[in-house]
Formats: sequence, structure tokens, C-alpha cells
Amino acid sequence: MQVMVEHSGGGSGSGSGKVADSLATAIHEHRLSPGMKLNEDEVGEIYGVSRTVVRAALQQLAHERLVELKRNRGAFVAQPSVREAREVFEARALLEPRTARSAAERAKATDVKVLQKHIDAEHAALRAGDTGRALHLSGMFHIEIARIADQTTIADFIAQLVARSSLIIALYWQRRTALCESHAHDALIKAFGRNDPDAAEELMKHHLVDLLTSLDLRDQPSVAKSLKDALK
Amino acid sequence: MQVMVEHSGGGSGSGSGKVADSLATAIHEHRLSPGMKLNEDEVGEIYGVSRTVVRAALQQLAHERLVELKRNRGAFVAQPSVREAREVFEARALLEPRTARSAAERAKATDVKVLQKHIDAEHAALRAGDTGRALHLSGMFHIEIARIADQTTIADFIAQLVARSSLIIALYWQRRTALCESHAHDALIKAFGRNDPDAAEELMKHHLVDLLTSLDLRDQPSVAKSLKDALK
DNA sequence: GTCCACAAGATTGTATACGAATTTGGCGCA
DNA sequence: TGCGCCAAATTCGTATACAATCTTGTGGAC
Repeated sequence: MQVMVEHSGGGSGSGSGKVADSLATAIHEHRLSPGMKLNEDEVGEIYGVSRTVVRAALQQLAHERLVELKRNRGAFVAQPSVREAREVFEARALLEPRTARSAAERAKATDVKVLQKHIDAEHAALRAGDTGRALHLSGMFHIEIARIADQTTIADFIAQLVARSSLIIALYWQRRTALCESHAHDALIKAFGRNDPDAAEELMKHHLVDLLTSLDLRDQPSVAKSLKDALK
Repeated sequence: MQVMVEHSGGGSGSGSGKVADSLATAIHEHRLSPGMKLNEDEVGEIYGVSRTVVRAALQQLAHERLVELKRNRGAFVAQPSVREAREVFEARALLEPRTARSAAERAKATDVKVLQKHIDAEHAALRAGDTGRALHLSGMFHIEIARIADQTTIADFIAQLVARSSLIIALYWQRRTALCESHAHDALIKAFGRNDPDAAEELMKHHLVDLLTSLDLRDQPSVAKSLKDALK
């Protein structure tokens, strides 16, 4: 059917990785909403690959809890429950403050510069009104910190938690609370810049608490999880 | 080729899950050594499934870092580096003590009973000389604690870290240190039994430190990572 | 008019087939 | 004898085909 002229981007990844990354980014940027069906044929046609590689990508995303696979039903963008949302942020509360501490101890000038670039891009995206991209960059900021802490294992966990947080925000964000969180990131950068572990740990701790309290986890998701919740 | 008479065990899982679980258990119990090649056709024939489902299982295990996929080379049981070993135990040190605390706060009598059963089985396996199974059960003990803490997200992370720890132990365990760790588990159970969070957290913290220091992470893995390390 | 049974359509689950990359064995040449 | 190159064999990567399952639409009975 398809000709597979040449995978545009010179690729080393195993093919399905590209599809998974593209889908993950779309989820990050809230272009794919929780609950959306991901038809294998449809996705395959979009990327010009067969169902085989689409399935591999979906399985990877399922393992990252970004999509949910229902047997004989298909793949859907995940819809974290209130319970899961709390758990994700509890896990982040366990991992990130002390990781930020380590990062602050080790941060070099170049590291701080990279973080600053993330922030600048985030601000630019916000000014451009692209809140989706801003959120994505905001997540990358957290992952970058774990990378600076030189903890790839923990960084992987945080990356997964950040991705799931993006879904949680899509579901439970209450629009009232404004101005995202850029100030928290600015303060964190400053702490890294002066290699202040105590401040970094404390800032990250509070930053996560703020993030959590800016969500509305008391009742059902603001975007309906199922038709029963949406109507009736 | 194969007839697929009927999937022996009445199965609800997606097929590849069974293969992945079986392989994971084999790795846990040290019946599959780090570095071992996992040929797709071979595995498929053993379980009576096609390469499609074997590949799905291998991809899942790769995501759990239990196997390593090398492009156009195949799947191998992972061989954690010294660096990775340290990172895994640092991650566990971040997650498990406070999870043990939560578990101690919430532990009911039935929970303690379940843990006791794990310990008993572990001791039995040790007496039977089946150290592989004992190690597997020892890991389950840790995962069970996270389950008692009612933190499925963190429990998933710990499960993955425990699995990787099994590989690390296979590579870096120094046989000198004896009597495993059963006493630490006994003490933990007692702390859960009297709902003593402080003790549980502290015991878990030290237990992990003991585990880490019982490894020999100063030089190359005791089981050769590659032929270059083995010979020469 | 409503409900249930059944058939048609659609979508996933699995197996197989074919092409591509890598490894291995052997031959020729220095 | 030792090195390098080429071909055969093996194994992975991807596409496609078929079977199983679920959803949906229709018709009949009450």
C-alpha cells in the first residue's frame, strides 16, 4: 500500500520509536485529549507505517501509562483517575525534591544555561498563547533537572511521571489559577545558579505542592471520563 | 507450524503478558543469566506462540530494563553496569523507606499475615537450597509493602527496581556475605505488626544500605559482562 | 412501541512471509 | 601462515493475511 519513500528524518531509532515520540508529544501538548481513540490503521496511515509498528508504539506508550490498551477494543489516550493523579504527585514528591538537591550540588554554569533556555522557550510559548507547548517545556524542565543530578534511572521515572502529569493537568486543571508556575522555575534556576541544595530541595517541594493544589481533585474529572459522567 | 491446541492456562491476559511474566520470573530466579541471548524463534517455540507475541513480550521487558534490545542483533538479558546498579539502589533509597512508613501506618493484621507468608516461603526456599526462588520471594516482599502502602504507582516503580536489583545481585553479589537478609525482613514485619512507622522507615533504610554494601560495586561485574572482560 | 436475537461490519490479536542487516564460514592472496 | 574479502546462513524489522472478538444495525416477536 504505502511506498515508504524514505523515513524523512535520518533515523537511527527502531521506527516505532518515532511514532511513539510523536504521539507522546501530541499528548504532552494536549493535542490528543484523554479518552481519545487511537485507531491502529488510522495512526499507521498518518505515519506511513504498518500496523505492526503502530502496535509497538502503542504498547510502549501503554507501558508509560500514557495510553490504555483494552483487549479487543483498542488503544485510548489514558484518563488518570483522581486516585492515580494523587499517586503520581506523591511519587513526584518523593523523587523530585531530593533530586533537585543533588542537581543543585552538581550544577555547572552550562547546566544552568540549558535550564534558562528551557524557561525562555516556555515564556515565549506562553506569550504566543501556545499553552500546550509551554506545558511540554515546563515538563522538560523537570526532566532536565534529573539529568543534571546525573541520575538517569530516576530521570526516567520522573519523565514518566511528568508525562502522566500532563494528562492529569488536562483532566483536572482548574482554569481559575493563572500564571502557571514560571516563577517557581525562575526561583529554582537561581538556587541552582548559586549551588544552594537546601533552597533547591525546598523550592521543588513547594513547587510540587503548589502544582497539586492548583488541581481540582475533589470530584470527577472536568473533562468527562465516560459518557455516564458527561451526560445524565 | 504450531497448532495452538488451546492456551493451556485459562488465560485472560493478552498472550504476550504470559510470556513476559514467565521470562521475568526466570530472570528473577537467576535461571536466565545476564547477557544471555533470547532468540525470538526459540522463545516462540518454547511457549508455542509466534514471533509476534514474543517480540511484544521482549519489548515490555526491555522497557522494564530487564532485557536489552540491540537493533538487528536481538534481545539479551540485561547486564546492569556498576553505575546503573548504584542508581537503582539510590532510587530505592528514595522510594522505599517512606513507602514502608506509609505501609506501617496502614498495615492491618491481614497485611502482616501476607507478609509473614512471604517470609515463611522465603525461609523454606532457602532451606531447600533454592536461592533463586528465595531471592524472588524476597523481592515480592518489598513489592507487597508498597501494595500495603496503597500506592500502586510507587509499587510499580519498586517492582521494576526490585527486578533490576535481581539482575544486579546476579552480577555483583559477593558470595562471602551470608544469610541473605531474612532478619531484616523479620524486623520489618514486627514494625508493621505494631504499626510503628518510624521503625519501619528506619529499618527499610538500613536494610537497603546493607543490601547495597553487600554488593561488590568497586570493579567490573563478577560475571563477565562481555567476553573481553571474561578472558584476557 | 419496546425489547431481544441475529447478522453484517469493523477492529483488534496472531501468524506467516518477505526484505534487510549482521554474523559466520570459506576462499584467495600476500 | 595470516589477513582480508566475498558469499551463505542466520536473525531481526516490517508488511500483509487470516481468525477471533466486539460493535452496530436490522428485523421480528411480544
